[in-house]
Amino acid sequence: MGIARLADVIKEEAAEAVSSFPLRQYRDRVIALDASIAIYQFRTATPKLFNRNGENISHLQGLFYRTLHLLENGIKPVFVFDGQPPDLKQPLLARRAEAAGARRDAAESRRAENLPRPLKQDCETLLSYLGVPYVQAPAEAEATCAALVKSGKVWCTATEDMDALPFGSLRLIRHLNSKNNCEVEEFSLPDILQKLGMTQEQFVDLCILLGCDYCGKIWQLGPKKALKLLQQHGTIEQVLQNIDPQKHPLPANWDLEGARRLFLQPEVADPGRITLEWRDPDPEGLVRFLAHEKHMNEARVCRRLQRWQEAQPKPEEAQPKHQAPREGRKQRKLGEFFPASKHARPPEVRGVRARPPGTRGARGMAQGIILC
DNA sequence: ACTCTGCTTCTAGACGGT
DNA sequence: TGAAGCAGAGT
DNA sequence: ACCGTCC
Repeated sequence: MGIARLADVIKEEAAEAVSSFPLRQYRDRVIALDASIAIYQFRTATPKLFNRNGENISHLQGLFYRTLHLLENGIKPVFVFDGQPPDLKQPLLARRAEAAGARRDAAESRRAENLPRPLKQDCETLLSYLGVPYVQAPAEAEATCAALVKSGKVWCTATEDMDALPFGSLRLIRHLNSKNNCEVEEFSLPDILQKLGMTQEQFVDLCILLGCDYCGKIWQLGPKKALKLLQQHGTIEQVLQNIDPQKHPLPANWDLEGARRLFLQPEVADPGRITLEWRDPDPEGLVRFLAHEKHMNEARVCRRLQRWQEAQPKPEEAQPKHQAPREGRKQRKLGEFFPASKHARPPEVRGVRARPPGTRGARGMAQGIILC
């Protein structure tokens, strides 16, 4: 859900902190993406795509297309997967689950938090074949994205919800879709703080008052009042002493300190122990996995891969490999991607998991690397 | 006038041919 | 699910 | 740019 109306507040009160750039502006930049949100978007996009076995493969198709689009634009993506949601988020998740369950069959109600294991593994396998790194966050993905940005390993976080800002992501971009010539909207956290005249701690307080995932809202305190009162008094505690508690009752079980701690000292993957590595997509592996194993339309997969290959900046040196992007061979080249054996398993490479600090995951073989 | 709430409503991704 | 637009009530 | 289709 993110922070209610935060984007509106920023655009109104700190418009200078928001700019918009063409995608090409981000060439050669490392961008962290919240994998769960992206996958959730693909899964809910209409219509759902089913393969011949009745499995929903919207997420694979979406991830495949969008990632290639990013790569074609010279962007170096890194996907961050959600871990365990914080306890303070449980009430929200429960409400969500209940609402979804009441509305429809509970089967489809699972939100991206805690993606079903096979779904996530499919995505990891796909990313490995695409040569794109991914990171397992211990808790909220946005928090680890922010930590990566702060560490300098990543340029910005790309996400549709604004949580990354209170988590401390110095830059956040939205609307990073696959449309041609899409304009990306960039929020600069330092500029936001400067224009609002706030510290990061005060900004976090603002986000809590606006309404976050971790605790309820104060009745009758909306964006305008919250901002004004905070700028005036500095902290939520001070604000509370200057408003009528009768007219602005606190929600039950309001854990202000807990929410603050989740934003200011979140549990994140240690950027220092993360190695990000990109390599060329593996067309054969992709065809084998997407088309043969997951039964995505083979011609489409091949066509898209071919488009990617033709968009590659040609190395001036003669490429000894099969290539020759000449005209007239387009249709014929499809055959190159077909592996010899139809039922070949994907190579036993998978990003290593990254949980306990003791586990070193960095197997040299991993295609899609990671670890912490 | 301003601001917050609650209600309604619509919409979601990407490709390819036209 | 959310985001956007409108009605209405409280300040 | 629009719109039907993707599986």
